[in-house]
Amino acid sequence: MSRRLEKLDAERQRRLFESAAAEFAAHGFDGASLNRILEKSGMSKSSLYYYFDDKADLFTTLIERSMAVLFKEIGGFDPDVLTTDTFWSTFEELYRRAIAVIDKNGWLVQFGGMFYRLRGDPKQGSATGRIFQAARNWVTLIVERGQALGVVRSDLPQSLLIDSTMSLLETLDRWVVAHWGELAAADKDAMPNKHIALFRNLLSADAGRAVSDNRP
Amino acid sequence: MSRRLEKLDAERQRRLFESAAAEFAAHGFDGASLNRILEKSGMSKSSLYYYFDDKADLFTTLIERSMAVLFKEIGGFDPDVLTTDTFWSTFEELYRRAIAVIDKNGWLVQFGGMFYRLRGDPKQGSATGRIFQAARNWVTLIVERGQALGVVRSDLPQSLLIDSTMSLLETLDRWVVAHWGELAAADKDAMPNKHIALFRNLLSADAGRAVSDNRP
Amino acid sequence: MSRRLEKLDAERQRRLFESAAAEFAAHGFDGASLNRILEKSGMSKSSLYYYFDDKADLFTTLIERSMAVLFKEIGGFDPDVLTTDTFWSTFEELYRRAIAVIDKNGWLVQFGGMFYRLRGDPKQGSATGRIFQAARNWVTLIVERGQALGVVRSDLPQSLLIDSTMSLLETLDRWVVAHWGELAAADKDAMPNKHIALFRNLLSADAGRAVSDNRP
Amino acid sequence: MSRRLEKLDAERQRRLFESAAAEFAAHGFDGASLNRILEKSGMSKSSLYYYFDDKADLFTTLIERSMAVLFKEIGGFDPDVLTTDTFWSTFEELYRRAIAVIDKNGWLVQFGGMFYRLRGDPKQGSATGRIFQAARNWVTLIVERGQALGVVRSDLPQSLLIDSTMSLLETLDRWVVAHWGELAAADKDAMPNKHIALFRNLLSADAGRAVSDNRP
DNA sequence: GATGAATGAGTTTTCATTCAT
DNA sequence: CATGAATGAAAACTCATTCAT
Repeated sequence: MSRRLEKLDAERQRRLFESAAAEFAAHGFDGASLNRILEKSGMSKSSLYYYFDDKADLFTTLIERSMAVLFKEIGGFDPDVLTTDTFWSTFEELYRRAIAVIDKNGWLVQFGGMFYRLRGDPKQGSATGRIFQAARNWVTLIVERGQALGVVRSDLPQSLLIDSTMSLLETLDRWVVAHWGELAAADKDAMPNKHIALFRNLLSADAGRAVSDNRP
Repeated sequence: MSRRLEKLDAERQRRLFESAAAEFAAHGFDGASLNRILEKSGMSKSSLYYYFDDKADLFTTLIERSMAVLFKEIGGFDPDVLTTDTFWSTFEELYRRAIAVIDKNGWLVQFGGMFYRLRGDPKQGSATGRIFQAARNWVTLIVERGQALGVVRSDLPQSLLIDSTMSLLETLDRWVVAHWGELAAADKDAMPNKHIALFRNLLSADAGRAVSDNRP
Repeated sequence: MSRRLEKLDAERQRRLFESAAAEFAAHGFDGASLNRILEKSGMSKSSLYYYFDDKADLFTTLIERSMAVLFKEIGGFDPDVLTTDTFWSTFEELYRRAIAVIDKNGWLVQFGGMFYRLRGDPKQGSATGRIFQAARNWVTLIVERGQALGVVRSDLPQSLLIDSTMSLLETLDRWVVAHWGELAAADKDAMPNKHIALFRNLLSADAGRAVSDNRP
Repeated sequence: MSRRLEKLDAERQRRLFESAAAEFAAHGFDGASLNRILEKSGMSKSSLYYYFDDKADLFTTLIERSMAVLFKEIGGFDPDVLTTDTFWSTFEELYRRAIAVIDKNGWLVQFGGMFYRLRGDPKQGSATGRIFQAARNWVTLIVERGQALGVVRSDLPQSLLIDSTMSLLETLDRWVVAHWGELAAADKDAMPNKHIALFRNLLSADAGRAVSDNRP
């Protein structure tokens, strides 16, 4: 029943989402305390249950909202239009836009913190688990497209490639969030190229060949 | 005070550590329940508090024990003895030994699961946080040695290199644990070379140069 | 104030009463959840409080409506017109008609389920308690008339006779509801005679005498 | 884990069971509030959960204790030893003993109040449901024995006989509990004979014949 | 040395009811 | 007429920790 939410006063929505995002990012889904979220946001416990079905509903709504904002601002894209020439540069451009968005919408930085913790959710088929899976599927599509184009290596198990990709994604996200304040404008400009290059180091077909060449 | 612990019957120690490792790996430090650990291990709650200060003490002791076993079995090594020629091959050899150790000591598999969750611990200066920091410091030493030798790239912030390294470490660990059963003997043999190659793709000085060459 | 209720759209009334009857029958008065009732009926919470004072008001209105329907369909009767000859056969006929009514008005089946749970209500003078008392008073009138006519035994405390009667009433009601589907037409035809005979076994003056005869 | 319970101080046990029995008898299983029970008994919530698994465990333990006391004091009996001559008089004797027991152990009077509410439990296979079923099975055995001996009627569905029996059992129990204070010694003496006679009125083979004779 | 017993503060969720619009 | 929105109190249950013995 997240329809009700749309009628909630914008300011109170902001306060709630802010507290919730901070709490989820800090303690993960299971560890997060509704009480703490409510205390910070000033909302009453029963009001929260008026707008959300349960803890999981609050969390997934939060994630979905964040993703919706991200996608709208950055602009989604279709893996099928990627070509050998545009493959890496497309992601560089997306990265550039993502940075711009986060730079404006402060609270979105929490998104990563909330999101990546989902990996370990033991409850099969849980709402939180499904979100992570959806993102993983998306990365899978991209990796497969890259392999079809011959720009992504095929000499390693696909699951390993995908796990490594998501993991690097998380690392860079965390690193950027943690060091944002210390970065000069020039650093920020150079980041998309440098960071996408890391994915290329890891995933490109050349990387695979280089390795076997080095084999004694 | 872990002095008392040494007088605890070996079998009861094993039972306790086994349950605790499973619980911590499954639910993380905060999410783990002492009650469940005690139920599985058959130890009494007050005994636990006789041997350990609190939940955190149990956890850190567990981690330290695991690391001690790992180091003893694998054989620690001194970063300073690494040379340009031996740098990567040394880790390949260490990797090979680590696999052998884990293959024998089943419960050590849980180690990674417990360990990596510590990254996000918000409590500054907490016991659990310090453990992660210690491991991070160790990786730092290695990266710095690599840079001094010219085999590890210096074109990226050191903290980013280290975070990426630890992240890839975690990913590979998880992947191996998750897919261990499906792997043929030949796969396992090839793993050290292939996986260390991934670190090389990410970290080697060549990787840094290859990237800038590609710049338009 | 049930005045307002009369202006409520008939279809919405039906929907509300149906959900409410099911909920009360399933969980009793205390256990019933207004939220569930409203969810099923589609009515808004504040509308309910516009038409009813509170939970108890909804319940008692529901009971009274049901009783009104039952009485209108079955035809009330005056205990004073009963004679020695017509006493038992009158109830047999009423029973027959009651079955016919319930056979048509499906939801009335819930009536018993709601009603009998009231016995145990601890709150003295509560609205729900008064309903049960009213029904009890009615049974009292009948038993007293039977005793005046000499067809109902007088060798036991009146309260015991009445409690037993109401209890048998409930048991038969529940049994019929539970086994209705399995009964052949012939079974249903024979039921009024057989079931009223059970009351006769319990209450008739002969029963009282038979017992004392058996006394050693 | 009701073993721990045995080591609980007798006085605290008594206080707990007394509050719990009163609460369950007054509000039924679902309606009963652990908080109220704890408040009355002075026990802490966590202590209760130290001695019992959950609410249901407390309840079933309470029922089982009560039944154990009743059976020990009254003396169980084997339906198979009943004969045509001893059938009814046996129950008269049991009834007499039951009254004596309850007369001494005040709190046992709550037993019926707790027990009979179980009938309506909708949760199939629940702990509380199973208790009621067990008692019902016991009554079934007795009815079947009576039918085999020819002293219990066979002209009605067995389920109806059993339901009526249990219902009459409940009614008498409640009546006795409610009126105990008002009864003279002579009344109490006469009760077993009179009350068992009611079962006889309802269940005896003669009752069945008398009815069909009366058919017009 | 070792433990059984006790607890306060915490968890998520549901309740019937009210009030401003 | 009608309802969306808000709430305090209560529900069952679990937590890590302590203390007397």
